[in-house]
Amino acid sequence: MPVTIRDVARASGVHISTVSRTFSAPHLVNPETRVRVLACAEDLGYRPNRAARALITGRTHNIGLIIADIANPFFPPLIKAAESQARHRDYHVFVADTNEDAAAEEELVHALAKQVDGVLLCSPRMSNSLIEQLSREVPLVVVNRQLAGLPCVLMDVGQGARCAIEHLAGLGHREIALLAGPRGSWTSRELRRAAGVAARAAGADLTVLGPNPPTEAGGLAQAEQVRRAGVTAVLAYNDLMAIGLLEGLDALGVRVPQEISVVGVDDISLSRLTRPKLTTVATPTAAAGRTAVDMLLQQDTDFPRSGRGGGAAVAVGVRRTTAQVMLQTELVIRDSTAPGPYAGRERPGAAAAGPGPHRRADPGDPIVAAGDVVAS
Amino acid sequence: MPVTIRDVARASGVHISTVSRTFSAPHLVNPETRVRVLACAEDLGYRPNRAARALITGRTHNIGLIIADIANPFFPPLIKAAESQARHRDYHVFVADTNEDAAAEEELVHALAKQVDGVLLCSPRMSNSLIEQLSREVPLVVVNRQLAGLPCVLMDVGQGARCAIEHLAGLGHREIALLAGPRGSWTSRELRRAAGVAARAAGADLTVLGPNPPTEAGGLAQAEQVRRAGVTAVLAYNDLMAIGLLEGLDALGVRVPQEISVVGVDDISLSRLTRPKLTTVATPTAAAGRTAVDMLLQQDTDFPRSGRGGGAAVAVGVRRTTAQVMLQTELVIRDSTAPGPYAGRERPGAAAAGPGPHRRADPGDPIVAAGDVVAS
DNA sequence: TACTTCAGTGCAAAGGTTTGCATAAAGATC
DNA sequence: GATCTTTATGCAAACCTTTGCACTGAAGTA
Repeated sequence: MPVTIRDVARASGVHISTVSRTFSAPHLVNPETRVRVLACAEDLGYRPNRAARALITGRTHNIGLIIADIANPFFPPLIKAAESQARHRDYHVFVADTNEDAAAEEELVHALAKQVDGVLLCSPRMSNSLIEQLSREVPLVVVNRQLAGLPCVLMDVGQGARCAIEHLAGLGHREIALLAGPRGSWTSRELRRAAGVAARAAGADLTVLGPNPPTEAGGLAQAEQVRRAGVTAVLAYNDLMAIGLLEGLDALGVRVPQEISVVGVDDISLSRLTRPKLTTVATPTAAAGRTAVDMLLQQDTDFPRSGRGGGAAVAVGVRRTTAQVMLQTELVIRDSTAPGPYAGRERPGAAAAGPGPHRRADPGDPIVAAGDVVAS
Repeated sequence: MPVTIRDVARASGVHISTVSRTFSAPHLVNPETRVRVLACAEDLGYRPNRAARALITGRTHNIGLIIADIANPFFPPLIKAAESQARHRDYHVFVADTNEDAAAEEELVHALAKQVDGVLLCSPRMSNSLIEQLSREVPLVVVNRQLAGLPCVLMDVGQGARCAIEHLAGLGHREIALLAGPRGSWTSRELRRAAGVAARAAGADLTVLGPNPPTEAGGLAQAEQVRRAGVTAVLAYNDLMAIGLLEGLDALGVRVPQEISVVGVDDISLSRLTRPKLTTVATPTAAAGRTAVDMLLQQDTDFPRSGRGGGAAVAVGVRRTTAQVMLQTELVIRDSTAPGPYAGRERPGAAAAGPGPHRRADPGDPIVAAGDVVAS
C-alpha cells in the first residue's frame, strides 16, 4: 500500500537510484529525467521513508528538545521557535519534559541519543560533569547553562540583574531581596552572582532567599519571608515567582509597588497582565530557540556521523565546535517598581525617572531580539 | 562505533536473532541465555536502532502532536500529559505548531504521516472533510472537534457553557455577551450553541461578538464593543480572551465584577492570578492528552499497519474504532462574577449564593479529572 | 522403543533507501 | 578517427533489525 521509491522508478521508467538522486542530489540527474521523476512522485504521492534513509545515512533528521517544564510559560516560545526553525531545515523535533528532575533528564538523553541527530538541553538541572559525559554520546547544545568546551546558548541574565539592581538602587532601595531559583540552575547562580556584585557597587544589601521551585507557588510561599526580611525591593528568579509573590504580598496586605517593589525575569506575556504590571528583565526566548537549533545543525554538518563512507576519515578525538552565544537581555520597566522609602513618594507611573540604564516607554511593544555576542 | 545487535550476539555467543528475541519476545528465549544476553547488552550500552526496527515492523513508535498554538497556555498541560503517557508506552512525540493556520495543519500531517504511527490533532482549524481525508493517510485522533466516524476526545464545553449561563442568570444577569473564538473552532461553535440554548431557557439575551483570535489581544480588542453592547456579563471563548477583556475593561474604567461579570473557559493556571480572580469553566486538559494518546495507541494495536506478515489478512475497508470520549467540565466560581443589576448588590465573595449547579469553595484546589462518558 | 510434542536456537529474507563503482553514450581534443 | 572527458544512468551492497521456517535435542506419550 505505501508507495515506495520503487513505484516511482517503475512509473517513470528509470532505476531507483535515479529516483533517489532526483531527491538527494538533483544536479546529478538530467533535467528532463528529473522533471519526469518529480511529476511521477508527486502524482503517486511519494514521500521518502525516513527510517530507511536514516538507516543508511546514519542521520535521522530528528532532534530532541529536553525541557525542564513545558508548563512554565518561559518555554513555549522557545519550543515554538525551535520547532519552526528545525522544520525549515527539514528536521523534526521530539519534545520531552523532565519535570525539573535531573535523573529524568539523563534518562531522556539516553533514550533519545540513538534516534536523533542532536539534543537541545534547555535549562538542565543535572551536573556539569554528567552533561559533559552525555555530550560524548550525542551532539548536544545547552541552553541556559555555561559549560567549557560545549556549545551553549546563554541569556545575559547577569547583565539583566545588574540593570535591575541599578534600577532599584536608583529608586532609593537599599535593602533588596533575591528570590533564588531551583538548585542546579545556572541562571539562578548567575543572577545571584551579578546581583551581589551590583548591590555591593550600589551600596545596597542583598538578602538571598531560596532555593525555590520556579513557579507561582514558589514565589507565593516566600511572601511571608520577604516581608519579615524587611526589604523594600525584590528581584525574583523568574516572572512566575514574581507573580506568585505579588499574589502573596497582596494576601498579606502589602502594597506593590508602594511598600515593596518587585522585579521579575523573562518577560512572559503574562507579566503585562498582572496588576500592577510587572517590571522584568526580558529574555530573548524565541531567539534562543532558533539559535540553539542552528548551532546544533551546524555542528552536525561540520562533523557528520558515521555515514556509509568517510566515517573513518574523521580523526579520533576531533574537537567539536564550542561556540558560545550570549544573547542580550533588557530591563522592561512597568508598574511593579517605584521609589523606595529613602526617596520621595511618587505615583508609580513616574518611577521611570530613576537612572536605570535600559528603559522602554511602551510596555506593550514586542521584545526585539537582542544582538548576539559570540564568545570562545 | 555504534554498538549493534551483532556486537551483543558476538559477546554473548548466540545468534543475532536470539538477541532480538531477548528484547522483543523474551518468553521465547531460555532464561539463562536471556540474562547473559541482557548482561552483555547492558555492558556494551546497546540500544536497538529504532530506524532499523521501524523499517521492518512498519511501526516507528513515534506519534505526532499537532497543536494550534504552543504559546497558548491551554496547550502545554495537554502536551505534557500526552508526552508523558506516550513515553510510558515507549513512544516518542513529535510536536509541531501550526500558528492557528489550517493550511499549515494539512502540510504538517502530510509531512508527518510516513514517519509516525499516528497523529493527534489538537483543536484543528481545517475543515471536517479535509480531516476525514487525512485520516485515510494516517491514524488520527482529534481533540476538541467532533467528527462522525473518527475517534475524538472532546471536552463538554456545552455543559460548561450551560453552567456558566445558569450561574450568571442566577446572579440576575439578563443581558449576556459571548466572545466567540476563532473561525473553524468546534469549541467555539459548541459554546455558542449551548450558551444560546441556556440563555433562552433562562430568559436572558445572548449577544455574540466575534469571531476573535483566541488571545489576550482578542479579548482586549473587544472591550469597547462589550461596553457598548450594554451587557452586564460576558462569557469568553477562553481564559486568555477573558483576561484580555479584564485588562481592556479596566482601561475603560469599567469595574469587574461590580459593573460587568466575566467568565472564561479552560482554567489555565493564570486565571487564579488575575485581579479579580477569574470565574471559569475548567477543562480537563491533561486528561484529554492522556486519553488521546491511549486512543491512538489502542487503535494502532487493534489495526496494525503493514508488518512483514499478516498485512493482507486485514480486509480492505476495515472500520477503525470510532469511540468518542467526552470529558466533563466544571464551573469554577471565583471573583470575576457577581450579582447583576436586577439583584441586590453583595460582596463578590458571597456570589456563591446563586443557583449555579457546580460550585467550588476553595479556588486553589487542583482540578480533579472529571469522569469520562463514552459515546458511539 | 518408536513416535509426537515442544522449547530453544539458528538461518536467511525482507524492509526502503543511499552511494561507490561500473557502464554507456556523447562530446572534446589532438 | 582514436583517445580522453564528461554526463547520465544502472547495479548491487550495505545499513540493522525482525520473523517465518527449519533444525536440534530432550521430554512426554503410547
